[in-house]
Amino acid sequence: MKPKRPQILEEIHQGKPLHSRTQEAFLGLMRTANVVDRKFEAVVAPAGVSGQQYNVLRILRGAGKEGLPTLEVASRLVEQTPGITRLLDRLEKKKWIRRERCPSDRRQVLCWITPEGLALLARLDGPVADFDRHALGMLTAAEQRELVRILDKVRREGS
Amino acid sequence: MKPKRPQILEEIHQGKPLHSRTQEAFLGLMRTANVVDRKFEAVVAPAGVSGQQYNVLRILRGAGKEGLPTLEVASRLVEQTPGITRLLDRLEKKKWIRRERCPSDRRQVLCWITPEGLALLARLDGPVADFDRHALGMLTAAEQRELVRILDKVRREGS
DNA sequence: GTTTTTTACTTGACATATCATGTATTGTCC
DNA sequence: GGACAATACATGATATGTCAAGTAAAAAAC
Repeated sequence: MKPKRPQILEEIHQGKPLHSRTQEAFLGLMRTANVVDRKFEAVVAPAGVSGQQYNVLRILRGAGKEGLPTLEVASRLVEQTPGITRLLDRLEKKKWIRRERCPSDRRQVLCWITPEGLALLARLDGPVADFDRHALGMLTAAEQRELVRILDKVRREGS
Repeated sequence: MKPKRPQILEEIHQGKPLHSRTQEAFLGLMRTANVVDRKFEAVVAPAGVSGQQYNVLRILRGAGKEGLPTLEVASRLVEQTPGITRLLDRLEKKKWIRRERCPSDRRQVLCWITPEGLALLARLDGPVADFDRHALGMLTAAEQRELVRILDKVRREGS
């Protein structure tokens, strides 16, 4: 059986062979995440939000009436960002969230989603659910489990 | 056997269960790529380049004396970017690449890596090779193959 | 052979990300 | 309880990314 030429090489128009399977996996991981992320952005963009902004709104919807302090929002984001303050600034300017200094600990700033923010999320719930089903829906249940397991291992044992 | 609480939920401090395994896979993919990418950036940052810039230089080193037209460089990048022109502008300003209008097709602009660019890459070859070995080195050979296969399938059959 | 289309970028305007540093508040240790 | 460290952000400077138009050259159509 002859060794198969890696698919990723076709995609990045490269002739030279890869150095190793770990490199192939690394490139595949980056490219796949990039491709899938762009699709997600395309789903939420019509509503006028970026993927990050959408995620923040989801987090605040999940938090409910209690709200969440700024850095707690940041820590719940899938993609970590040091620019959380300005991300929230922009969401506040668009009236999708509101903020208030916490009375019990005046260092903190609590954030809540507004009714306008909730309405925006509601409009996107359908499309996002569709995206969830389709983005990785071509994988069998076993493949999905295996992918999750391997990715977990990468993050858990990452040196 | 009781169902295991997904690792990703711990990582993003979330109490609520996920809607589906596809969503878990989606979140895991995004987060893993983000984590691994940050590590890679940390490896090349000491040399004064971003991950994208490093990749462009690698591509041009691979191209050799012939050089490559701008959009061909863009198409070989793992993460696609519309901002290729300015990315190259910055590399040119730092003398790591040089550019010249193609005589046979004056629409194109050919790019080459400079000796300074090659020297920079040479300094990073060791650290990057180490990174390649360690970033996904915790996976067994079988897991690496399986990961590559599944990721390929996601990109290939992405609706 | 001239109009039309396509290709290969380039440019300007703007959004977003990143880093270092600054400030207010709280917690901790004698 | 007063100095000092740690926490929770905010801000300015700068780099980078993204989108919409624009331009010039080549290719295709007529």
